[in-house]
Order: sequence, then C-alpha cells, then structure tokens
Amino acid sequence: MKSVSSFIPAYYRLAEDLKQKIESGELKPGDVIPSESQLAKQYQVSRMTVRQGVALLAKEGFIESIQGKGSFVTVPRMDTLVLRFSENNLLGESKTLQVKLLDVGVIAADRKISAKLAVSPGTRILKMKRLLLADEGPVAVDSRFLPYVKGVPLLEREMEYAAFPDLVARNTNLVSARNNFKVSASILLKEEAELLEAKVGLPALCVEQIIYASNDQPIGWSKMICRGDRFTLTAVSHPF
Amino acid sequence: MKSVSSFIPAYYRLAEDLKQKIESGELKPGDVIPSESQLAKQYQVSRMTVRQGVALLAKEGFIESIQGKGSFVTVPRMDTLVLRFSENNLLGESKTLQVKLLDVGVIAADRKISAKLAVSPGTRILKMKRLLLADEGPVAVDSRFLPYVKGVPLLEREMEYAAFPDLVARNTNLVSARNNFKVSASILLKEEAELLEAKVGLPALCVEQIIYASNDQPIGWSKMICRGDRFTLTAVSHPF
DNA sequence: CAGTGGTCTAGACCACCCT
DNA sequence: GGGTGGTCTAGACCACTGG
Repeated sequence: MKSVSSFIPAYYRLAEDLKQKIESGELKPGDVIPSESQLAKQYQVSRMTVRQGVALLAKEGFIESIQGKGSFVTVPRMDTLVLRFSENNLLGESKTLQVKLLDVGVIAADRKISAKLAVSPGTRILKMKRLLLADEGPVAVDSRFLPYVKGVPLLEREMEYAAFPDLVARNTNLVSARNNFKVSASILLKEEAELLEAKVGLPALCVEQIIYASNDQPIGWSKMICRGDRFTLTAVSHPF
Repeated sequence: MKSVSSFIPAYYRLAEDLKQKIESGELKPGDVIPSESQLAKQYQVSRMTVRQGVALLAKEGFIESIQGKGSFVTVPRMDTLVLRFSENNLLGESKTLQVKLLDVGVIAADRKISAKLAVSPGTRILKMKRLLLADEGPVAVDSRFLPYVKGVPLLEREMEYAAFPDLVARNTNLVSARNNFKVSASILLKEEAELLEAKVGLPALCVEQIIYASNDQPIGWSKMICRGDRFTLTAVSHPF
C-alpha cells in the first residue's frame, strides 16, 4: 500500500493522525489508542508499519506502550527540559564571542581539586583560566581543571575556544560519557569583579561542570562565573 | 535465529556490541559502522532486526544514519543537557517539602503581565503566591499567573502542590505544548528576604517559566525566587 | 483463554549518494 | 551502476496481561 500518491511515508501519516487526535483532545491522557492490529486494518498497512508510527510517537513522548495491555496517551512531561549549554549561548544579542586566555599551567592538586577529580592530593593538574567577552564587555570567567596527561599537548587555540567537554576528550583520548552540570547563585567576589569589570556583589550565576569517563572517573572540572546582568540560562521542554 | 539460548533480543545484543566497540575506541567518532546488510550477515539476522538495533543506537545518540551513505559514529553531545525541574528537587537532603499558599486571587493584568501572557492589559488574571519550605526552612517564593478561565475552579490543594505545567493544563483544559524555562541570577529584595527568612542581598536563583499552548499562546507564567544557599539546579547529559 | 505489544523473517522496491 | 539507508509486506512466534 505504498502506491501512487502520498510522498509522505505511511507510518508518518499514521503518527501525525494520532498526534492530531491527541492535540485536539479527541484522545486524552490515559486513553488507550487502538491496538496495532486495528490500526493496521484501518490504515490498510502491515503491522510493522503501524509499529514504526507508534514507535515514533513514543519517542516523541506522546504515547507509552505497555506489553500485554496497549498503548496509552501520555502528557508530554513539561518538567523535563533540554538545556543547550555552549559558549555561544553566553552571547545575548551580540554576535561575537571573544575568549582571552588569562592563565594556563600545571599545578598540584589541592584538597578541593583532588576531591572534585577524585585524584590524590598533589597530582599534576592542568589548569587554565579564561575570560569570555561579548560585544558589551566581559561576560564570564572560567576555570578549568584536567588531570595532566603527558604526551598530549593542547594547543592554545583549543584551550581558548574548545567547549569544555571537547577539551576534556582531547586531553584524555577517552570518550567522555557524562557531564554533571550544576547551576548555583552567587555574587561577584573582588577578583571576579575586577576581571568582569563590574562591582563586587553583583549577582552572578555559577555554572559548574564535571565530566566523567565511562568508568565513572572524573576527568574534568570546570567552574564558570557569569555576570548575572549579561547572562541567563534558558531551556525548553521536549525539542521535537 | 531467535532460537534456543539468549533471553536478550538479537537487536539488543547487536546494539550493545556496537556500543561497546564505540566506547572502547575500536570505532571512533566519524567512522562508518558496517552496512546494514553486512551486519545482517555477520549476526545471522534479518535486515529489519539490524535496523532495530541501529535505530536504538541512533536514539541513544551513538550513531547517526545518513541515507545513501551509511551510519556514522557520533560523539554524544555533552553540551545538550537534561534538566528535571520539579518542586521535589528543590529539596536538598531534606525529605519533606511543605507548601504554604500565601495569596490567591483574580487581578487585572498590568503591563508586565499582559506582555508576558500576550493578553490585553486589564484582562482578568488568576494570581497565586506560594512559599516553599524544606526541613531547614524556606527555600523559595513562587508567583504564578494564569489567564482567568471562568467555570474552571481550582482547588486549594491543586494550587498549593500541583507542578506549574500541570496547574496550567488543569486551568485551561488545553494540552500545553511547550515550557520556556529561564534561569537568572538575582539577590533577595526586602519582601522576598522577609518571606524566606534571610538577609536582603542574599544570592538567589530566579526561575521563570512560561507555558505555551500548541497555538503558541502563552497560558501561564511563573516566577520563582530561590535562596541560593539552599538550592542549586542540576542537569546531566543524555539520560539513557 | 483471547488480546495486546515485542521480536523476527525473507523477501521487495524506493530514494539517495558516489563514482 | 552499485551500494547505502528508508519504507513496507504478510506472515510467524513469543511474553505479558487480563478476565
């Protein structure tokens, strides 16, 4: 039944049909949708094709299939949000992001760093500090800490511009597996205020990232202090 | 080939095999994985079964399929984070979240509200203000604004405890479609400080949510001020 | 037990990409 | 043209749920 007209796939039509029934309220959250064999008859397609459409809706969060029972309409969860955090979205209106490498070097892990990166105190740690500037001026200062890996030189440009997860991956030759991301409220301390050309005490967002390898070993820690008047974080529920 | 042993599905085994090859570095980002027909031969399964496995890996972000070219290993994007925001994760260690309804009523939309909710100034708006308390004490104050819908009474308990998106859905009889979520840095003003039993000027997180219906009409606005010393937001990259 | 979704087959034709 | 992934079929058996 792929015949003649309709350039759009059958499974897609079916999915859109059901989606429309859900959005219009004809099918309400908790309702069962027709069984796969019923849909196959209705739409004159094979069951595997129905399954493809149903799987699409499930992936998009509109329905949930339960073996032996049926497929049920769900409310897309609006408390599950997707947050894209790249340095580019530190920019507000401004189009250009500049990065200034303030400091880079190898240090010995102090107590705090050794805790964060789960290494012994004294371990050699690659540290770098950067200043991020938009058109309006400084937006954030960022400190990054990676266990020092010998024989893996990082280029200055990488240190300046690479996104933190990418930098970590480059440094360790490992596929990083997880990014633990934390946002907290803070105010500018003296040193930060000077770098960010703002007053001490200005509200600030503190964004902390810890990258883990697949073996759950932390392989990178980053802490970014952002001027609250020049930066907000945004997220949106399901990005279909 | 579903025979005898192996309680785990063939497509799942195949997916795990490939995943392991990716995580071990045998397959690196950018590499092509074997074609579907090759995999079908290798694993002695039908091509549809291979496709199911490949689709699973694609859904999980490990590979990307491109028609006419092949399927390629991708780096799971670590700058795409999933943030679960329910009032329960306002709790730190504490187990009990209490909510106190401070104020509720119908008001006329002022300039700010009419802008946020895209309604004419003066439109009747249901407003409520709540205080959220954990074991340690107050954590956040939350103001919620919904266009007033007559004939849809909300119970006090709903107003107290319903998550904001759910509350909006209940109020409008609409399936809400999108949640625009914004986090910014702030400090406690006098009124907030009093309610939160903290000093004026304490760092705070401001969480703003605007819920949209499927027709892109805003149908709810919420603004929550959280004590920075008692609340942080966390997110994590792909939640498989 | 009947009905549901989950897995699987062995084919087929298509759209697309590259050479 | 030859290879790739995308769509689709018409069956089959399985695992699970419920009455």
